[in-house]
Amino acid sequence: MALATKKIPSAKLRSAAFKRVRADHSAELAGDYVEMIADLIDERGEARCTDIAMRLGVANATVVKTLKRLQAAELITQEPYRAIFLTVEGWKMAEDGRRKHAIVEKFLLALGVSQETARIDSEGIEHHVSTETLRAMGKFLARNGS
Amino acid sequence: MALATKKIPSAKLRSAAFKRVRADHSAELAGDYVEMIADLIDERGEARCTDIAMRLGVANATVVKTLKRLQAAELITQEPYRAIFLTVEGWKMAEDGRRKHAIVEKFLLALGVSQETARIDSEGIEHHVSTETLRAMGKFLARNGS
DNA sequence: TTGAAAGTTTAGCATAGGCTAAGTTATATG
DNA sequence: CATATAACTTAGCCTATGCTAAACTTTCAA
Repeated sequence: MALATKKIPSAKLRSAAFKRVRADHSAELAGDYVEMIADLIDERGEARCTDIAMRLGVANATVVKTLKRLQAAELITQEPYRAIFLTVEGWKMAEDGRRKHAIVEKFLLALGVSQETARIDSEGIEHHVSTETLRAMGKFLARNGS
Repeated sequence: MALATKKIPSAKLRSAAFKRVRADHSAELAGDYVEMIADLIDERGEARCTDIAMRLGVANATVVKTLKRLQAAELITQEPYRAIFLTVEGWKMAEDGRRKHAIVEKFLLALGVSQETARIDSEGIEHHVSTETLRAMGKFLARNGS
């Protein structure tokens, strides 16, 4: 198997990217939830299950289940039949997400895509952008546009 | 409930973005697999289970299970203990993925990020980029850099 | 040609993230 | 203040994606 000799080292490098993508995905949902909870609290003083479900486009029961995980991860606090609150850690994550989101969305707009596309694509891209890329986007924004 | 009156229409718009992200995610794995199978076939004439597992950084059994789904989706063909092949549909998806991937990676490089970061981030971003954004990236590449 | 190594598959488990249906609690209003 | 409605929770189901361990094929070399 002559072919196999060079496949081990390059494969290790390659697999790192996919591992990062998988890790990003599991962090993604938590990020979306806390960001949305933060928005709801800012907009209307409290975050309720139903509002989250509506905005995410999922069933109520799905939200309940996910909130349990977020509570276990100490990102939110919650009492039965009451509104949802963010822990300090949760706020930190929400702020971080908002910052990233804003940069990516503005960047896409500066690149020339429509408002609607910027909004939709940034939602997906946000969680896969490294600090380095985010910084590069920031620099681009400083030069061009806002 | 004055607050609730304006939440339905805006929520519908918002939820569309998250629905797109969820849809992207379920298509993502299939895309990564067929792209990798295409690469392996080009590089060494055939795609084997083990090579895919190594490059993705997952266990062999995981690959086997996923390949079953890809076979059900008619993206690949496969006989027990033999190499894996792409269907016409599979090749189409692989080519499409490669094209997208190349543009996103080149774009990140042109934006000024390092080779390594471009490689890693493009892997995650690739699946969340709309046609419109891809075109904007292409235009940017035509102006600046390659 | 046979047996060990390499590769592939199966079985069985876990978690995440969806869903519907049915039950429980809060609240707003008649 | 009683009750209908809205909000929340629980139970139970499903699929996708990961894992390990064990069983089965292929292949290569002695």
